[in-house]
Amino acid sequence: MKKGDHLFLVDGSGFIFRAFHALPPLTRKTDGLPVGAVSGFCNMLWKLLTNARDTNVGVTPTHFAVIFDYSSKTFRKELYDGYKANRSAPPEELVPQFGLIRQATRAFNLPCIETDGFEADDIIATYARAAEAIGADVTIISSDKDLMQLVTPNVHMYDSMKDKQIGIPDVIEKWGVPPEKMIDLQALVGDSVDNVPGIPGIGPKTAAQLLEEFGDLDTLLARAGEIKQVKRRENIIANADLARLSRQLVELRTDVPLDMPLDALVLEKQDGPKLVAFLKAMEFGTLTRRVAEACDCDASVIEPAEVLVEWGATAHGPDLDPGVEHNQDLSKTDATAVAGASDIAGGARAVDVAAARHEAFSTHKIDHSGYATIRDVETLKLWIAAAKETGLVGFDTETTSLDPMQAELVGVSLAIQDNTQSPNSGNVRAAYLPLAHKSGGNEDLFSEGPKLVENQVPMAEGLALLKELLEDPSVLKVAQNLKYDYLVMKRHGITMQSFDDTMLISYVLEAGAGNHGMDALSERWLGHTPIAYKDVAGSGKSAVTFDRVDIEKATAYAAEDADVTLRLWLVLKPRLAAEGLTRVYERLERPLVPVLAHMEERGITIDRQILSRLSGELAQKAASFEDEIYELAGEKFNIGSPKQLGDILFGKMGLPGGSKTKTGQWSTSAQVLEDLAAQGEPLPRKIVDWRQLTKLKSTYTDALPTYVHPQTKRVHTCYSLASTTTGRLSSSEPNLQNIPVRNAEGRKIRTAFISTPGHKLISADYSQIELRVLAHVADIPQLRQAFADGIDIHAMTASEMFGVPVADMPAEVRRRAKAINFGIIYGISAFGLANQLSIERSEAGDYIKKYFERFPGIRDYMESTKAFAREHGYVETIFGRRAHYPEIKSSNPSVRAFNERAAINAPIQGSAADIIRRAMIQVEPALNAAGLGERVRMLLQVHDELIFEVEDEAIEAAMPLIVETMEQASMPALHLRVPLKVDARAAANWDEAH
DNA sequence: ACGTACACCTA
DNA sequence: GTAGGTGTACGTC
Repeated sequence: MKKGDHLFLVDGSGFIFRAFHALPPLTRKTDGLPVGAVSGFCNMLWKLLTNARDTNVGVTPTHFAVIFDYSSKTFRKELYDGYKANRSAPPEELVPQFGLIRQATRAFNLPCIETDGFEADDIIATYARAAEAIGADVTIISSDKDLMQLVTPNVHMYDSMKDKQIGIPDVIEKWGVPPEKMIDLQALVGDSVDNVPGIPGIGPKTAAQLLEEFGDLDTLLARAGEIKQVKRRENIIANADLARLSRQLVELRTDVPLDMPLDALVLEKQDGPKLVAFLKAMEFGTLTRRVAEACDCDASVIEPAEVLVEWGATAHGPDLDPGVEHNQDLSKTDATAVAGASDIAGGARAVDVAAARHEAFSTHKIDHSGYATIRDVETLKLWIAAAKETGLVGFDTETTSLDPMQAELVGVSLAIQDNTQSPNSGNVRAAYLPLAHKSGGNEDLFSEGPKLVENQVPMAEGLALLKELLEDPSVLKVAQNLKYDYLVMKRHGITMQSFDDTMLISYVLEAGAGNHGMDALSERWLGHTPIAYKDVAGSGKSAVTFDRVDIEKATAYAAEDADVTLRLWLVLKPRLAAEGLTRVYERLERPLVPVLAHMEERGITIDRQILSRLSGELAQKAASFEDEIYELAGEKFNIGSPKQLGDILFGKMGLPGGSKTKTGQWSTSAQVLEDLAAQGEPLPRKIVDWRQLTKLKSTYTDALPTYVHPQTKRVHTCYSLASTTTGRLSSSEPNLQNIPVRNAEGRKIRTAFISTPGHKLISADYSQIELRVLAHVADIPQLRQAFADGIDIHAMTASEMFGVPVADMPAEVRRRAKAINFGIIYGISAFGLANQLSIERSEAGDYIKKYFERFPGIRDYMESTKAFAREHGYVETIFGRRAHYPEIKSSNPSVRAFNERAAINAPIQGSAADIIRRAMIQVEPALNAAGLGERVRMLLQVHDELIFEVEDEAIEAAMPLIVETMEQASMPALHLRVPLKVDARAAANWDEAH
């Protein structure tokens, strides 16, 4: 070896452990032999040998060696008995790979070096210093901090996983001290993994600060009395010996007797056939091909090498585990299941699996230090191949926004179950693929702005590879709140196929019993608290978007999300079958994800001019009310403050008839104000009117335009599938399910919801769907008959109760009957009905009594529903969806009564929700079948109403098809005892269409 | 900056 | 009496 030569030293043992975590689990196809680390090792060697110049190493090696640990009985063990005592046995899949990697090294024609009594690090140190002394350069292929003490201007390290060279500045950046002080730093800090004691309570930051101040460890220990902080001073003085011992442990020896002199490490020519034979034996298809091509030999005529596999003393093949087979069957069924597949297993077995999974996963500790960062295309391909092999992958996206219509993709994470062990072992491997992390750049006029961080897979290439995975119907993608990721990926050109959503699974299992966010599910089922988003991206003023998060931090957070999601799936999915809820999930939940995603993506046009004109009008009217109100009150005050208003009305003005809210404040509700107005008081009426105007202005005319998307110019609401107890959807940002309709002033807002030119809006709504459901479930003859005959249902009720003929029903009588009908659906109480109708509670009680006499089936239904809820803790819709009421047995009578009313309402409201869900799922295929798919677009859902945007020429064909689909939506699953009726209308805006 | 109470919009 | 979401005020940190 001479000056100018370049020696590469690979830390073989370190690589094995690192690769094990950083790379996806990989097994040899023919026998399930775990070979993930071997594969990573071979790929890395091949890259360094053929193409080092194009990596961040930047030079070509002249000398090369791979160094291994020989045994654990090193001089350090003699020095300190506890050394590495914390090390547990290596994972089972790793055991055979130690031998294989040594064989791989020989196949690459590289020296394989190990010396009894010394660790790989000491051998590396000895070679590095020897080579440096001659004037050669050295690159140590490792990212282990224990080796950082060796870094000099001539000795670099190289992290092959991150393709990152580590030099003096990198060490300083990471640890706060230059390489030559690393020994002292480690001596102070210690190492829990190797059981190097260090000084307790001293971490890297403190150690760096102390070394900065005192120069080195000896000076520090000698002058420890000068340390200002009392605790720290005493601590260091008391533990000075521990620090000295630690230094001996961490300082690498550079005097190891070398079996092979430096010159023997000269890089030899590759033996093509020998290497190909080994790679073939490992069944590394891609690398075999690549090597064969480079060495110009024909792989097909080369026999696979004889490879020695040492499983270790207690190891056995994965197929010996009796639990494996049927559980793998289970996930395989799911993995290959396309939408609509049947139950995964029969009751008893699913129950057992569910219990076993929960047991395993709630005790399995999640360790996020082992997550990988995918830095290059090759590694990404390995992960994708592993996902395809397993057929199951946890998936999560990281983006710049919570709004999926605005979000830009920053990275994705993948989690793969380790199928080399039992599926119930709780073993999952996860990685984060950063795609668009940025650094630097205050985005002002003068700086260049943010730059893409280096060592990321280019976005286009990453998306192309992910597309293969996400659109592959044979790989089940598991996400939490899938609709979000589905939309983000769709906006990046990928339409996901084959998926499950852990949030929806949880919702089907436990609607009403806790929320279904990932953090809550993780706590509940895995006993694990995931990293909080705000700990990664900050919060409030100091919050940054995810693309500005440091990639290492991002990896821990993002990979954990995919990991937790996959674990949750493994725990929750079998519970669906165990509880008999698979059909609810597969028919009513999962298929709605793409339907809603498409609706959100389409959005709806609003006419900003109309809203701004309305806003101006409202502002003027409100202002004139304000003048009058101040006049009447005799002073200016904040009309919007119920507290101030209450003081004015009931304090200053001393008006009678005030009531208090539950917090003891004066109530200023519309009801109270109306009562005061009825007594001839002029002020309350004006308050009510003012409130109406300002409500319309602030909530609608002012707020809606702020939701117009900058690119699409439309408003994209977000539907939540899992936030109600009953199965209804909810809408937010903006909520388009509460746009005013009940009075003329408010209805004007609906005129601002318009169709695009050449199109109309069709509004199709179910008529009386909840009463029809009630007639079906409670099987009430009069109700069924009335619906069958198309009779006015409230008039019929009034007629039955009050003996008035339907023909000339007085409006007031019908109004009362209508209120009773609604009351029934809401789990009627005399108190509530009395409030609604402004009558005495006793009178309301009489009505209810009368109603039950006329419709005894309703009372029976209510009683049996309550009994069912008390017994099971939940109630069911006609399609088997469950709504849970854990407090139904509360000893607090009002809590109990509330839960009873909710439990009575839930099957009715929930069944109606199920029906419209079915309609939404069926309508797109129906339109497609009629050739209308491109011309009709479903935009909104408002509980019993669907809004479509339709080409003018398609309206005639589309309208009856939509009506038919909605009216038949329960079929063929369920034949209702009453017909469903849908009214539909087309117009240029929502007000006229409704 | 964040959480709660109140009031009010929808089905 | 059921099921939701949002804006304002006002409290806490």
